Amino acid sequence: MTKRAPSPHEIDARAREMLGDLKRAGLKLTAQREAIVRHFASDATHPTAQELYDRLRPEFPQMSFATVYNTLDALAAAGLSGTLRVGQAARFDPNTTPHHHVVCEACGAIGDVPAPSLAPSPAAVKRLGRAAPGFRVRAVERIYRGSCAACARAEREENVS
Amino acid sequence: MTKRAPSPHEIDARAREMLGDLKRAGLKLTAQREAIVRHFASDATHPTAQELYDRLRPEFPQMSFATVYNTLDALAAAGLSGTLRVGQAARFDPNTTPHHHVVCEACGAIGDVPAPSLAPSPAAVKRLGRAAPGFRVRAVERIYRGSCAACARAEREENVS
DNA sequence: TTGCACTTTAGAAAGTTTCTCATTACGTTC
DNA sequence: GAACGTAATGAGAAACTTTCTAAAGTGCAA
Repeated sequence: MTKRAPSPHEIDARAREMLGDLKRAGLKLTAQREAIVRHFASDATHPTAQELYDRLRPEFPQMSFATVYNTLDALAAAGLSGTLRVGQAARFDPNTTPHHHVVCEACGAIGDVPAPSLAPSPAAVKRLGRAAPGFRVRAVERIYRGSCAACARAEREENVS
Repeated sequence: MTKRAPSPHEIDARAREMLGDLKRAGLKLTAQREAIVRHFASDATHPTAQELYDRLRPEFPQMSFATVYNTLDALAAAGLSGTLRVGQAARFDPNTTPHHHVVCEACGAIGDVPAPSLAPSPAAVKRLGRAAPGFRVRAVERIYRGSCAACARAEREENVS
């Protein structure tokens, strides 16, 4: 949830890893892709395509919107990026470790919640067996909805007055 | 998951309930709202606004798209409808009992999975305390991703050949 | 029955995502 | 190191989803 700015070294490490994986997947390394990955790789804010595009504009004023989508699609196809839908626009997530999300319904902030695994629990499998017979579960995605620390504090103060 | 057609009696019962609640919430009963509720109240397919609009067109050829959104917003404000985001378009859900969803990643079908409660488990609260300190959880939403019975069968047969 | 406030309609507009196609350029091959 | 084939980019159009506006219509309380 906290938007701690990763050190340049961290950015480079994850970005380099992603670029290597992209190349290994048979994709070409272009300047645009490198820039997108550099901005996206360690971004924990779950940016939209628009937000990434805006951030890249100063560096690549002539870049097309389609290139942002193309690259994010390529990253997703290579398993290097996930998609999160909690509003009109899709949000992209470079975190490929198992995790869930917290969503603040007041300010819209999104955070990661590490999880040991996305596999369904035995209890969930049992319920699924009844509710959707024959369904084969691959992963369970959880969204914790509520109020982030700052908004929860604001709500408490509002209730006091 | 199965799209069992509810009997006319079931449709009327839930629709009547919804319309009564709408009126109780201080909203006016119009012919359009009645038609939308009649089509939506017992629909377990999680339709998009477009799908509802298409279904209503034969009956109300002059109805506006905005009316569908207005009515669904009104239902949501009255707590009679929920929203589900698993693709570009929002999907609407008349089921107001605690439940999660299964989503078939092959065909896109969506189903309900009844749950005793949407409150977070103690284990989840503990993890959240570490990952997002101060976050106040209101509800946990789960999406079970995988393959529905029909698509899972098709995948098995494909693997055999 | 009247009148007010809420609804509806039609279309424009805003926002998101995909597509087309001509041009560019990565990366392999020679 | 040059040439080539293929993949990627750019620009804009287009498709799709959702919201907004203004004028006309209508439910319902008084």
